[in-house]
Amino acid sequence: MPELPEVETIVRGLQTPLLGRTITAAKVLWHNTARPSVVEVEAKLPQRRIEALSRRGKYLKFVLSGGKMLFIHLKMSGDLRVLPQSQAVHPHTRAFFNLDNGNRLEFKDPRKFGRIHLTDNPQSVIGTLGPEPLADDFSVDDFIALFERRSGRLKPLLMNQTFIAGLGNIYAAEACFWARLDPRRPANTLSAADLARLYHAIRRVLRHGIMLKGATLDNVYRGGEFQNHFQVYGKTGKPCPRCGTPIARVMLAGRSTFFCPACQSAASTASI
DNA sequence: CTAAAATCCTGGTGGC
DNA sequence: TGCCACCAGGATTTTA
Repeated sequence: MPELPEVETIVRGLQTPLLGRTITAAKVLWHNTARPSVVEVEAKLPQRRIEALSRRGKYLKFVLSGGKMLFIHLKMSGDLRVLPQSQAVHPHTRAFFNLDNGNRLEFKDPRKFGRIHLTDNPQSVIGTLGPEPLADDFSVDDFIALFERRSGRLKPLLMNQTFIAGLGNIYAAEACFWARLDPRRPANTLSAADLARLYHAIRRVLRHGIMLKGATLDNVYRGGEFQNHFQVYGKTGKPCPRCGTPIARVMLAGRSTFFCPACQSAASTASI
């Protein structure tokens, strides 16, 4: 469940230990973790220097010497840590890269959904992603324009990475709560005022998540403290923090969706 | 076009 | 206590 704030937190934490380091050896321990292939990654990574590290959507992006880029997607349960090479490799480690200072970058991923992509064409990995919701130049008008000629329900659309990048099940639900929007609403029924509220809610909840270094969940993902600030996610039956109505849970596009059936309704927002 | 289902996976949980 | 069926979760691919 690393979403944008969790990935951003990891990227920030890795800057100091990784920037300028050279990879001396690469090992992939699970066949499906590496793209285009285990052999390619193990052969082409060594001797490259990490020149830049950033985030795009939920991907980590490593710019390497020699014109290659490495993208890592943590999916459900992935995590990255820098440890001394003297430490034993953890059983859930799916890949690791030794560094020229005696440390090791370890990619742990119990559920094996995560992927690492080595490429010289970034567009092949991140070319279809929608806009960055926190970009300085991403305006409320840009956001409203995304909804032109889009159908489908609101929350699944927000989680569609080609629509907008970085939102997952948690932050999409929390943003709908703050914007007082029913996550089941057909996207083409939202007014400009609804969308403006949603734009600000998305940016606020993502920034809040980053400030708290993301969320920790289920022993599956090691994050910060944002899980203590959820308003609706995982709160089925608990009183809505705004109006006291029990929080409801429905399935939308196969995902648990939490919301307040009273104050996140078209009727309740008509008068805002 | 949209949308739902299948796929990839394992650790944790609930039922018995 | 142990066994097992079940499920969550993101993104892609397949099917309807």
